[in-house]
Amino acid sequence: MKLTIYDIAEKAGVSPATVSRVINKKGNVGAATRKRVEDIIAEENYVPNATAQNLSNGSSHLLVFIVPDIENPFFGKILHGITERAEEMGYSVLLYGTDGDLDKEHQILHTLRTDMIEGVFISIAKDDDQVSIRALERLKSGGIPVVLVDRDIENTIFDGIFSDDQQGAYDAVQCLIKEGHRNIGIITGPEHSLPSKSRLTGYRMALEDENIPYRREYVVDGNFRIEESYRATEQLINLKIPPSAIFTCNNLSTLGCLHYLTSHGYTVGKDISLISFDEIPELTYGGVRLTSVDRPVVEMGYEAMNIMYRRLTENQGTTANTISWYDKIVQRSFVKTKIVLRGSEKLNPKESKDKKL
Amino acid sequence: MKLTIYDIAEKAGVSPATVSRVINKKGNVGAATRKRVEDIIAEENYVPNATAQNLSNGSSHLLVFIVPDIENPFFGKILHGITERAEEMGYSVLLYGTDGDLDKEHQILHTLRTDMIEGVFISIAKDDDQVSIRALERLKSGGIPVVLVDRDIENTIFDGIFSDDQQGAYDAVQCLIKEGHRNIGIITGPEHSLPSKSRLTGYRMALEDENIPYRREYVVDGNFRIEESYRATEQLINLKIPPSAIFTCNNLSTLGCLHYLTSHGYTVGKDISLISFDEIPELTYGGVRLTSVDRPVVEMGYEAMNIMYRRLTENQGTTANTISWYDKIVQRSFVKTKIVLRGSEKLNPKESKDKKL
DNA sequence: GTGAAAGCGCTAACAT
DNA sequence: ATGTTAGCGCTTTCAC
Repeated sequence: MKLTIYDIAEKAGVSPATVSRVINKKGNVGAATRKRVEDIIAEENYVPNATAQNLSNGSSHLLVFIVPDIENPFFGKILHGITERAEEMGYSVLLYGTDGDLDKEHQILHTLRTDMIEGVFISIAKDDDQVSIRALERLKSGGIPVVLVDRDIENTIFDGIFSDDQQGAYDAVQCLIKEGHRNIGIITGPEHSLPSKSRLTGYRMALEDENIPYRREYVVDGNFRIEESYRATEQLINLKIPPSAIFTCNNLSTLGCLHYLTSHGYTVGKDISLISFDEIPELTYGGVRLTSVDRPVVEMGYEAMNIMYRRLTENQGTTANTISWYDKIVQRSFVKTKIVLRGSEKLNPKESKDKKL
Repeated sequence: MKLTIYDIAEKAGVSPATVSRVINKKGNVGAATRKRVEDIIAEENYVPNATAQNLSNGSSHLLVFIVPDIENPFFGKILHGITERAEEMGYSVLLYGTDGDLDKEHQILHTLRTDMIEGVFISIAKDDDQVSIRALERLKSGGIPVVLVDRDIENTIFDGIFSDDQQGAYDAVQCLIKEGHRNIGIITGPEHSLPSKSRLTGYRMALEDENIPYRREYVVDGNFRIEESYRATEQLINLKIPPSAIFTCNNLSTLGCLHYLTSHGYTVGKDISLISFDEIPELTYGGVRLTSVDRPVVEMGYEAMNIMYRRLTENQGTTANTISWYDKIVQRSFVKTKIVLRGSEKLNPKESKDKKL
């Protein structure tokens, strides 16, 4: 049923070796022979068996992306970037979701079919989980490039693509301060997430630079989740002196926060100010104008694949057990953030009475 | 460097076959031997080469999902459902994005490494594209199960998971009629998308059942895209007699429509009514309360994988060239839709003056 | 320019 | 219970 290289060879009256040569455009084949073989391949609709090719030349062009939250549009964009570029370069990407669950992450990392996989992208669940880190190090030293996506690991030298979280947060909070806010709340992400930590640092720096005291009660954990950020907001609002502005550390925190605010009669940009880290385009389309820290997310995906590709190809000339790239300089890229003003950083602007929206 | 089954066999003083037996827990192995081999495997940290396994037993446990719009949260949810269930069943899924581009779809379908792939999920770009359909038929008759996801093909018998689009649309439009609307606009999806067609049919049926004339000018194409739906809305609003209510056929149409409305001073549920096919949770969190046709999207992903799994396993006992399941009954599942009322189906409700939101 | 044959790492008859 | 061996489909020296 399934055609093999032998069938083609027979029909073309040549040896399998020759067929292989024309398929891979390697080695010398007479023009006439080549044509004949190509014709047969075309008319028989023959496609070489990739598994056999992989086994024979030890490469699969398979990559994997381990992602904590498949449904989060942020990762949808990253994924878009990675797969698009990967397809261009002849690679395919396998997707695994951990749902942010460490056990699941360990499980996936452990059962990874490392022999048929050439590289790993990962947005780790926890920035200091030794089991996962150890697993990644094992991959890396086994010659499988690892590219961290968005979520960095402290004191490590893995390649990766990140964004300038601290600066983004700094800009956002500074913007709020410029608007006259002194009591600024922040809804943070998981304690063990480097992006979350950096954003908190940005918040502190901005306060510090303006000589505004850092107040512990204005910092609440939303764990990068909607439900918990709803609670966090509730907590902030119920303080003796509630903040007049809130900075939310990711898109889901923003939604949770907004949910609390709108369902309790607060109008953002009027009764309370809000700046979101990461854009939520749906809100903008829906007329909810939120000032946000924007970053080129799809491009982060592209860059992740670029880094991966360099790693994958820089080995070329070396012998199998000389892991040349391992010692080379680490490839870590950072994208810049940019604040997009839409009015939610203000408080009770006069326009809110006059204009229809 | 890389260990093989021979290395393990040697260290354990047995034959490779025995090692293979303990790895696969097949055949008889003495308890003592088994233990010895297992220990060696553990201490050497040996992992069998999956490619070689695949080549040898002709199975890879690799599935692929071909999706038109990776960034659309709808597909994010489907993907979540598929991968989660797939992981449970020991399968991995490769993701390919077509961006709705037919050429890209053909390309992907053509270069699919069918020998290392066991099944294909696809949300086709166009419901009557012969090239793609032919390719899918070839896969199916080649023994590779094909499961259509959300987007059906007319006059075909591919397996698939869909939703009750017509009924969902019918309910939505009926709801608008109940609210007193007579002039109802609809923003449709691509002409060659079965879900889009069915939703349009639902719209027509609802009008018909209430003896409201179908008026061509109230039907505009938004192509399931934001920008085009923005234009479509503009077109509706600029009619001599603009509709008092709009039904949008998917999440992106809704966003485009909403964008036009909010940026032109219309308040939904007050100045104009709107019902959306598919939920947009972000809006709800943001206080934009939109009545929508809801459906269990993640569950559609689960069900897609369930169907796939049945196909994959029902072959078990048959010989290679007896494609038994090909003739078996087709597996097509439909999920029910449910309308969620939030007020946007109304017009100028008195509450809009009194309540803060 | 082309063919023969030895692997790639594993599995599964078939022997013993 | 365990070993021998012939593939799985392709690539690639090494001859001719």
